[in-house]
Amino acid sequence: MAEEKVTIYTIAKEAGVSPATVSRVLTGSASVRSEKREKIQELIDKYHFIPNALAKGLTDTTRHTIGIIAADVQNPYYAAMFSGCEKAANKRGYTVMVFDSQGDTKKEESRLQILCQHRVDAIIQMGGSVDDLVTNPDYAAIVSRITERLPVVVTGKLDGTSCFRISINESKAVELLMEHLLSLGHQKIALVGGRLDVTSTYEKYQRYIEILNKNRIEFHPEYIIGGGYSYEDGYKGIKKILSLPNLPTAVIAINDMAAAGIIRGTMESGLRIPDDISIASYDNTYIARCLLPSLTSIDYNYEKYGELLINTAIKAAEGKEMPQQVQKIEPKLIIRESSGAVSADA
Amino acid sequence: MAEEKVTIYTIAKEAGVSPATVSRVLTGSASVRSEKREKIQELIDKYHFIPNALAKGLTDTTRHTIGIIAADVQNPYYAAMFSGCEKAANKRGYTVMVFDSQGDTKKEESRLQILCQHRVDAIIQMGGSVDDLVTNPDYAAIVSRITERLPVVVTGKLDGTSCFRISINESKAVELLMEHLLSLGHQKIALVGGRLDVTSTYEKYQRYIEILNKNRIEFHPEYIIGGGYSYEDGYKGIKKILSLPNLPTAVIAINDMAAAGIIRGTMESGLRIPDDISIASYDNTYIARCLLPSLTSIDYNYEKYGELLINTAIKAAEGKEMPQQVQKIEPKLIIRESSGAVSADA
DNA sequence: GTGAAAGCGCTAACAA
DNA sequence: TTGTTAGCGCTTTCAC
Repeated sequence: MAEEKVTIYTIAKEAGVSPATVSRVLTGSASVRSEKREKIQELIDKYHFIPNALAKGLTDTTRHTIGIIAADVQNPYYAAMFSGCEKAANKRGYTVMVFDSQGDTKKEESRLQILCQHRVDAIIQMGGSVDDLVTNPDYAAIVSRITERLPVVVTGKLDGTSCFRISINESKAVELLMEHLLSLGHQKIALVGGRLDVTSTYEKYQRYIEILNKNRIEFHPEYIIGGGYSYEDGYKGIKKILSLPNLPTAVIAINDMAAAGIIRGTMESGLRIPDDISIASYDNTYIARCLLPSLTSIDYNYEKYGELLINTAIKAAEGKEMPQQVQKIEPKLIIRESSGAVSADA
Repeated sequence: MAEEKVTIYTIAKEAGVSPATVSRVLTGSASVRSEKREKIQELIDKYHFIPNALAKGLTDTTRHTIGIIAADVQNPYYAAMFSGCEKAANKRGYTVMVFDSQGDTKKEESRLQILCQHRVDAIIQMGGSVDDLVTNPDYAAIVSRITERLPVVVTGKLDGTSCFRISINESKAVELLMEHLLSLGHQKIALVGGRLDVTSTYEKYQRYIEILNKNRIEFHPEYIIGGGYSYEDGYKGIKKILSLPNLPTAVIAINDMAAAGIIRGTMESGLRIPDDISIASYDNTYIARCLLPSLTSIDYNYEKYGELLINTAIKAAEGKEMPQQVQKIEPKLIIRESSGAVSADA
């Protein structure tokens, strides 16, 4: 399994040059006489020499590595975001190191620690503690300490820290969905799923009420069913809705997964989508396309989102031009089958 | 942004001990008088000292890091597998480094290179070139060279290399699905999606034909519709099937995504599932649960799969006991709504 | 139990 | 263009 270790010294010796010269052809940092260069390259190939990134990172000031902490890689939302990050990073000659925190603050802390130990150039945190409406002060303190050394970019917020924040324009997302439904004649619009201690959900609820007010539409508190973000939460939520004496004509799900549960619950009750009731949701993960009826949903352009996260992290790390502290992703409405005009008899 | 760097020397000096002693409390490698230990710990906390993993990795023989190359992190199949790997690795005190190859062999090669540069203890490759029925000799050559230095574990195969192989017992998976459908009275069973140059798909086709033969059921070549692994592939495939004069009573999709497309195509034609036609698929990703009707599918226990991958990698890396070269994951049938007894008039 | 010193493999001045 | 020489920050013998 182990052939003797070959280092730049091995190569240097055999090529009759100094290790520095080998290093120079490796990094391309300075010009080397072509005969020597070729000779060295030849030996590198011969020995299948692979330079040690650790040793390199020890001397280099920059590792060209961005650390990422994702709340849940299995969630298509984060998976899409991460994918966008990786592509963008590679494009700029950076490598990403990802960790899954499973939405556990303790794990986030330990991942943060590991990333720092690895001396990444910047850290991006997608979801988890940064989603909290009320920032956990202990976590903020830990992150604050880190921001003294390297830039931290988050998808939510972390009050009291100097993180860079890139989040979705939630108000706009709600507007797009509400405008769409209102234009289809819906007035009785329910909200299913989500927790109020999550910033993005809180903002959605707020904006929903504002829009109702603006349009002089009566607010029915019973049309708001919280819960979580899963298929089951959607399913349970719609069951509650459907037991109401005065049914809404449209339902907005907190995400596509919940919408899937809502579709099932609706179908089970014999109602047709969108004829009897319209469904729409946020996130536009690929689930939205797969469902039957396919789902009207709000898209965020994950590719661009990832790119913005990475570019912000790199800019801040390289320190040439400081990126804006707060940036927003503009959502886009994708209309599919699940939403339609309110029926005459509704 | 930059406070002066604090290293073990900073700590050692202030504690009035040698750097070696600081290192000892850091690693717990040897005992240190408790007064000194406490004093050192105090300073570590005071300065928020974070040891440099690169420097550490330079001296240590083992980094306790496993590299992973995934063909597509956005695919719930790989996402679930990766998630299982990470959990298992953490449990054993290891860290994982993931890269997405986007199914591109060139990218796989470069990721392999990066992982080697980082001196990971082992590499796990999930999908991509290792899925090829006919191994790409160039890629095999590259991997062979790597296996001389560190263990490589793959989810498929790589002929001519000494990789550890952990794959799904595809024959068994086909058997489970076929037995299920046969027991429901189905004789006319179609296959939709997948490419024959992919080992797992090839094996599925083979076993399908064997089972038909064994049960003396006529083989209809027109019941096999290849293509790919996407929603669209499923949709197009079922359209072809439904244009046949003699319709099958059941369809097996190559995966859940394709099955989603199949469900749509079937519904569009006015056929009912499972009353008129049964649908089943492989992989049991969470899509299977979300669909309407929910999907009968083959599950692999991704948690265990990930664990086996990691444990094999670690065992091989630590070299204490060599793991088996080839290991299989046993599939399990999950029966849901999409499959039912063949109707009387079919 | 603890310190001195020698690396680990590479890069980056500084000379030449 | 090239070699020499210090490190980078940590671990690990080997003495004491």
